[in-house]
Amino acid sequence: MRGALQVMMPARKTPTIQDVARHASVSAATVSRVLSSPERVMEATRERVYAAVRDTGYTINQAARSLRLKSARTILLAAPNIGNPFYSTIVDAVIREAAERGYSVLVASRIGDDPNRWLSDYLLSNRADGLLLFDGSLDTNRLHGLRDDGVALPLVAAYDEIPDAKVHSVITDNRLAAKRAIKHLLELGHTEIGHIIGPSRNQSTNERFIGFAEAMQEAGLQVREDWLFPGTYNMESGTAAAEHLLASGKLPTAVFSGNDEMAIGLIHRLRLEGIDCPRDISVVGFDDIAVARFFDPPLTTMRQPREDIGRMATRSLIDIIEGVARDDEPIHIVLNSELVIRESTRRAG
Amino acid sequence: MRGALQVMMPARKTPTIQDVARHASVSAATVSRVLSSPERVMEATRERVYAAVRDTGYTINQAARSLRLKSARTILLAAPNIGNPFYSTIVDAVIREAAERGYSVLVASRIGDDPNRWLSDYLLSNRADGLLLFDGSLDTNRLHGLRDDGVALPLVAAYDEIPDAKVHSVITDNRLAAKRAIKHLLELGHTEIGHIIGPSRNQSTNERFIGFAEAMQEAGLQVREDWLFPGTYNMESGTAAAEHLLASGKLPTAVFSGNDEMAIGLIHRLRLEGIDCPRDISVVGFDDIAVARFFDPPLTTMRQPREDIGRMATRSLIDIIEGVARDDEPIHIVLNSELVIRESTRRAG
DNA sequence: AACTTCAATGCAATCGATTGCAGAAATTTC
DNA sequence: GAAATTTCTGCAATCGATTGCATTGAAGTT
Repeated sequence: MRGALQVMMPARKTPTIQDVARHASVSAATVSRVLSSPERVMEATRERVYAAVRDTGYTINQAARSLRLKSARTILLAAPNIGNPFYSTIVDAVIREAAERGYSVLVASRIGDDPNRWLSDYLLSNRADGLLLFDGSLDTNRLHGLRDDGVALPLVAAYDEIPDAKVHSVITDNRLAAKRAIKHLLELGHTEIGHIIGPSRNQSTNERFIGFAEAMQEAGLQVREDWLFPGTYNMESGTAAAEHLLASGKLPTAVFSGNDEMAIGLIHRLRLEGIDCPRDISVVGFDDIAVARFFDPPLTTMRQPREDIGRMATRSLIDIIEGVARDDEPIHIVLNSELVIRESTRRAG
Repeated sequence: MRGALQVMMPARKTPTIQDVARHASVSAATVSRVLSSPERVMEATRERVYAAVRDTGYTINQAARSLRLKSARTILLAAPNIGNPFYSTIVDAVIREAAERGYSVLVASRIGDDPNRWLSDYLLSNRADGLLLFDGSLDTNRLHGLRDDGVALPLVAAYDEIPDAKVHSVITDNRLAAKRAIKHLLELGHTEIGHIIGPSRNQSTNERFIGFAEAMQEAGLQVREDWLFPGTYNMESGTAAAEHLLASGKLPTAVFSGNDEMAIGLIHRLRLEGIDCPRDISVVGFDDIAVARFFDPPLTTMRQPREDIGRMATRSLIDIIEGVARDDEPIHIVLNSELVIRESTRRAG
């Protein structure tokens, strides 16, 4: 009768399933059953257990549950930079979608200069059941390592395509979208077109660049080297691009920017030199972030369905984790981008 | 000799500490010791264990560890809307700081219309060791409930002050900052000043409003009812504010906006009517988000030290969790905001 | 040589929830 | 009314890591 000795606990601790069981005069097994499959327990018992749960203020110990079930009901989201508004919208969508399926979200931003460190930190340690990867710059071989270990970690690459057909992915048609953006400029009569490129280790960046180059080639136009600028997807690199363009001696009449932020930085910086967008130069952005519509001039841009990317990637990942989708039949979802014409582009000349 | 029977495992599973132990011909206890306090184990043994860890590809099972240690080395971050660039910068800082101390970050965005639901979902379930609250609109009584249960959940309220001196907090001087913003407008000769208010359930919003009202009163100025507009901290509500102001018959000569996003929406919408900022109206924002500097006109705004907020709040929380800081001596850190004068404000008249 | 001391390691209990198996109770069947 | 089902509940093992206590053996002491 150890119970009798414990009547006076000094400090109340978090109640366990045993406490609830004692309270309801049943076994822990029954409490567990009431909580997971109520129909398997007699009504009277069930009610007693519910009451005991309420009385004790019991909440399940997830660590114990995860250990037993070998599942944390948690997904890990890895993105290069959560601070970027583009990603943060996606993160928001992921969290909401995951919550609906009863999953929590661990978020990892890139840390230090060893981008693969956290993989071993988090993933293999049963903290997360799957990985949502929004960062195409990661070493994909390492990712494969994870899978070849005999441990097939559910993984969905989103937004930034991993150059590997065996990896599940939810992406947008970057190349096509870039071509559409250039086509829009061509239709406006522009022939002198520059391009601000994103960080080159991202596959999406490369795709946009290829789309740009292909569209130019198909139109029989020359791509001028010094109208190309490697940026980093933030506004500061937009201003750097402007300075680069200014230094090239002759400005293009239109610029296709790898994302909206660089477009904003570019327009801002050029205006300081009296060069107005769209009067003197047309600019097409990419993403359609929240400010795009409110900027002056409102940005013409390729809208990315960010909410959808987040939602679908999360849904796919959870489907894989739960075995609804088969892991050996790769999911490849390609979402469409949409050209949103506003006022940062206008007819040439 | 069960080992012999298991020579041919069909599917390799994640190795456990037992596997490593077998590999190194030591006990699991020794492996555990090598991993947590290497100096307590003889060098030769230690090396054998390290080798076995490498060979097996062992990674710790966090669920088991958490269960045993009653600590998840994880903090829960709750914010009203991660999608908002203001919060996302903070989140980024939190994640980095937490990572440095060896903690993971679970992120919860507000879900559905029961803002307190996830508290019970996450917090009491041993998923997280502490809560970082970036949302002043939460029912603080409920939070107290958590603490009165005998379970003192480490909690730090950040950015948005919880009106309770007993709760640890890291905030900025919202009221003072608002006064400083108004003072700036007064110095420029403005007397007809409007204010776009944030969501009223946030304490920071109220503080800014009080600062505004006090500054006006001290200057002997009237606060015109129809120059006050309740916004929601997004750009759309900035345009709504503009329409409200337009409908009031007479425009103020200056507006103090509760945050930068509403300021941007406001300026954008007014410009559509031919009302230019700063020519016809001055606008002061709040936060100094990334675009503020690149917007046209570059926004005069009260800069919030967002990185610092995130870092310090995280640091404080972990200190409390680890017992470095005492939970019964509330931490109250107040960070300064800084007036950044750009071009959205100019002399009246 | 016998005894103490101490470092290195192993044993076994523990954390809390889940679940296959089996016993007990209730219900149905003949 | 006894036997056969079916339903409900409990027992006890299990998941993997940690740690107090016990054991071993080597070094040091007299």
